[in-house]
Amino acid sequence: MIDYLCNWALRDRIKGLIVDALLDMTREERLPAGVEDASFTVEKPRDPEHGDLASNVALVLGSRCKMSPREVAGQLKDVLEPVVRRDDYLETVEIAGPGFMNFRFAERYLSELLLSIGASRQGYGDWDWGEEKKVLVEFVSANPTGPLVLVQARSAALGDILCRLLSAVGYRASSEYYVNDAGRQVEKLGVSMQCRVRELTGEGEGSIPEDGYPGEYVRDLAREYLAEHGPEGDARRMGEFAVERLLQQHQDLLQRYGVEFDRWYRESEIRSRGEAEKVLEILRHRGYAYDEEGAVWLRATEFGDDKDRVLVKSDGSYTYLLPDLAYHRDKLERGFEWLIDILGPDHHGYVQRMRAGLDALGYDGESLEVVLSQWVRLLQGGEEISMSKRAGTFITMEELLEEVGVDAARFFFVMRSPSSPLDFDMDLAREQSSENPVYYAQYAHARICSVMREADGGEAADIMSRIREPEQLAAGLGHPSELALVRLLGDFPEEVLWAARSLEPQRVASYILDLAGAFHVFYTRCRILGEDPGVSAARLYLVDCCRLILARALDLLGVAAPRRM
RNA sequence: GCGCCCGUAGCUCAGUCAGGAUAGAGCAUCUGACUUCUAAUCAGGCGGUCGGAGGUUCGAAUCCUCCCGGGCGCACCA
Repeated sequence: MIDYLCNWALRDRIKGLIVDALLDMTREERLPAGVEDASFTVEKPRDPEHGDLASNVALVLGSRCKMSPREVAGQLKDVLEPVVRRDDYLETVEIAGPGFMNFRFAERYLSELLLSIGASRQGYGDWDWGEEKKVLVEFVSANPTGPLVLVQARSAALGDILCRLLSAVGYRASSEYYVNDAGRQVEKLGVSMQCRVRELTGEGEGSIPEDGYPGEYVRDLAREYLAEHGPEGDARRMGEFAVERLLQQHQDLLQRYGVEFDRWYRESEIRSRGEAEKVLEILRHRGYAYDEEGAVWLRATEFGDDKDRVLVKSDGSYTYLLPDLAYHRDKLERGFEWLIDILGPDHHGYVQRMRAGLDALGYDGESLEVVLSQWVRLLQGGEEISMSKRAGTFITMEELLEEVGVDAARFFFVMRSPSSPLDFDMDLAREQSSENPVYYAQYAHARICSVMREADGGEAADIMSRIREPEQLAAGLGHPSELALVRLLGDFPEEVLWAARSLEPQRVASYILDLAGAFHVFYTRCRILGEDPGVSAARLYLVDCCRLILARALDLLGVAAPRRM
């Protein structure tokens, strides 16, 4: 339930009116019984000429009633028209095209909508849809063995924004970063560290192993290690040192990026508590783990995976899967009902086996939902910047942020569907013009703030309190660009809900651009200050609502809403 | 070979999950609009076999089948 007015609520209202009309008509035997159960839609038509909300009910019922859709629509209209006329929020119902029924909002509704936004303030667009269910979003979870790269920057933006969205629609959303501080990769990092330390102390060339970490940052870390601990210590200790340093860097960087994790969950915690062994025990007990060729296998094929998976290697060490499975079990044991993992594109083969593992443990694998974030290509001067680590030309997340800033990075990363590969245009992201979507949107906000500063009372003026009655707004507003803007404001709640439910933050980004566009059009067409006092007051109220929603929408993306630019 | 993602205007992409009316936006290009609240803006023109072929439907970019192109996976790596 929501306590504010929005276009979504009107959709329900219209749906109800149509069902009532259908029931009346079947009672009068004008339509065959049961038609009121038909699934029809009430949606915003693409073309605004077709009204504010349109229903396909007559097209759906046409063949069932053995009538042409337009005939059904005609009969429905006869019943609906008087109802619509009595309705405060609706103006007209019309039949159009092949049999669509087009509804138009009454001015009264648009005025009350604005008042409702003014009354709800930052809460406008929030829902209780998630029913306080606990959802855990795990993202980035990069190995602490090297700098964060672009695809992780994308995941970070995505995960953080999903948390914000899920909270907005009524979930209790938590964010976690799983730190692989205990696996084989960390050992390799230690060996690479040792090589670099020896190199620095002149103890030999110490060539980095084939599967080690040749990056320059390891040399830096080795230097730091020497400065703090001298040449003492084995590879293990050096590895731990490097991991802690890198982890600290990641934490700092993500914080600068506006991404807060509720918890950094270390694999070593899982291991030291014996969670992996517990999982093995449960799996054996349930008959889904078996020994073969010296290894312990998960019977993943029982649960739809392509092949069985190794949990414990023949040398006795664990695969990545086992502790990670223990971690996911731990999430469920902590009462999270919905687990969302954001993974890179190279991990999609992993989804099946994790779900299979959860099923094998007696949980519902379906409670795990994976968002695969696709690759990021960097473009500069129209050319792709090669991402070769070997050639040393790859750009880290940190470098990207230095280049384009947090706002542009976050916005660009969620402008596209996570499942689409992203071409990140660095030149565009740096551009301070309308071509840059981030600036276009932020400029709309700054422009409104500028008007408020000019307005009587200055920036602190309480515009909202000047208008109390819908009539005041109805009298002051009327220009098509004003009405279009109000309607768009009324779309905000459903955009938030859909973006959260379908885990598609790009909807919010695209809404922001639409809203900014509608505002700029209005701004060009209509003068706000210095008009008739009633008109000025109403327009100020309108742009204040617009400012409120722009700010809230940008906030959902973690992007700043500047007051001046 | 199997699995996942992508294919829509010259370029970058919305729209596909939830089928609807004449397929949208930005960029590029061309033409216009600042004595007035920020021109970091707005208006208009040009531009399409929605990768292809079948099928389902009153109606398909959207659903189903097959095919073609591009990317990525298919480890006792993570």
